[in-house]
Amino acid sequence: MTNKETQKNISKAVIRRLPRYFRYLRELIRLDIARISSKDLSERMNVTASQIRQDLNCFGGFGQQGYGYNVNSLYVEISHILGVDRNFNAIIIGMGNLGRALAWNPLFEKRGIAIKGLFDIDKSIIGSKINDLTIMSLDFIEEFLKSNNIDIAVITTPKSVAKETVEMLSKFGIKGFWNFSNAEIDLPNKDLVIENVHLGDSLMALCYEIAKKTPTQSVSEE
Amino acid sequence: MTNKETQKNISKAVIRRLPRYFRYLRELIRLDIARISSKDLSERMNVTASQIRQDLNCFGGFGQQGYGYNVNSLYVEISHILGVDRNFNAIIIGMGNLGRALAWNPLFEKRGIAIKGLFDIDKSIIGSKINDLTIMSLDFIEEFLKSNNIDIAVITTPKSVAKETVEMLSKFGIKGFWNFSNAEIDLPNKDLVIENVHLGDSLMALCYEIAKKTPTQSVSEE
DNA sequence: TAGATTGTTAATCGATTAACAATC
DNA sequence: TAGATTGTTAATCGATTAACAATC
Repeated sequence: MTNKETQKNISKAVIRRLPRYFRYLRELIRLDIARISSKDLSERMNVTASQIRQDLNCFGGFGQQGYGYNVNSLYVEISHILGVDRNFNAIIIGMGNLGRALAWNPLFEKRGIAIKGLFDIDKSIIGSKINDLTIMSLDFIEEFLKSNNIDIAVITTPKSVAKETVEMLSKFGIKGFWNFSNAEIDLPNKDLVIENVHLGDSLMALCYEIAKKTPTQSVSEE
Repeated sequence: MTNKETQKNISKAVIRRLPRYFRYLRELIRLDIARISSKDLSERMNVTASQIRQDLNCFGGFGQQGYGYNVNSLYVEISHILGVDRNFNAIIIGMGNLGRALAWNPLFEKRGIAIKGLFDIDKSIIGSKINDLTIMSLDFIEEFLKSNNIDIAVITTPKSVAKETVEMLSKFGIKGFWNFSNAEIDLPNKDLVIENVHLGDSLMALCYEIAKKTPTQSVSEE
């Protein structure tokens, strides 16, 4: 009954909502809730039931009329759609503060992603260990990638070298990039995918909202 | 000519684009470009000229027919809209790896935000210094907030305590939250604003795209 | 069977793009 | 003035919501 392989034109908006479904389903499992209707879920998630049904139906008829959705099997389906069951492998390029923080972050493991290598160009930190992994010189990246099947490169380099780093890694076969550098990177070819985090933009969106709430009296207490 | 204070119903989509305009304008300034048309900018940014004109016009008539936009004054306007000229103050709650990485991050300074305090509950790190600031005990937060005018709290606590932390801080008058904990926090009142980062969702959106490109053959090389 | 709830079509709403008159 | 380009209205496109027949 599922047409998960038929997913033609799933809109960006739907995809952005999937991880949230994933998180709520995980929570329902934790709460030992075996079954849920779109209405019940919609109240928990603060969206419309209609949207939930529409979203899920992009990928297949996961529900059952008169019953709702089986929480566990829906979780499995969405995990599959999101690739959580794929055991993707990742490397981190740029072991500054952010790179190090990500290396420790349980996020990857929780999403079924294994961090397989850490790279930098700074000789003073190459060789040191983070969480069982040794920071390697970027000079060895080509060699490393020949013997390791890496799906995702986390880009935590300075902005100035982010573009060339992505180009280099894509030449060595990496297809997925999680970009924390503030650079706008246009991808050299269409097989590649990049997810830009742009923390600065997020922070500014927050500042906009705060500024809007507290009209103009400039708060400079220097 | 500007009606910046008349900004009634600016859509979320427009607001999300503002930081990107901000970044491009900064770049134009760096390149010593004094004036730009919506068409030229649209080509650089890969959006339509129409969208640029629509977006900017939400906030005021910043351009001039036959001429285009003055880069510098447009930058000043957008900076103002985004509150970059407000000198907001921030604190970071939770000095784990991510909290520490953010404390070092030049992001805040670049957006005109000063980090004024770092807090944790772990006695083993309280008192240690990061980037000129001493990590303080969360027990002293109320006192601290009485004598410091803080606009933004960066939430890098564990998920389990994020909600109560936000509630506590909002009682002490903090209005803006930049939330890195994976928790979904519904705000206790309407004056507050929260910006959720959800790194895990971003990572999964990337995984979805990668999974979609490399059909199902499960890559488990354990 | 009757009740519940989905899957799905149709209606509405909002956002993007196109077009062009206004104007520098 | 003529050319360029905005501000803004109208047209299009896409996404969300409502409604309901299908069905468990």
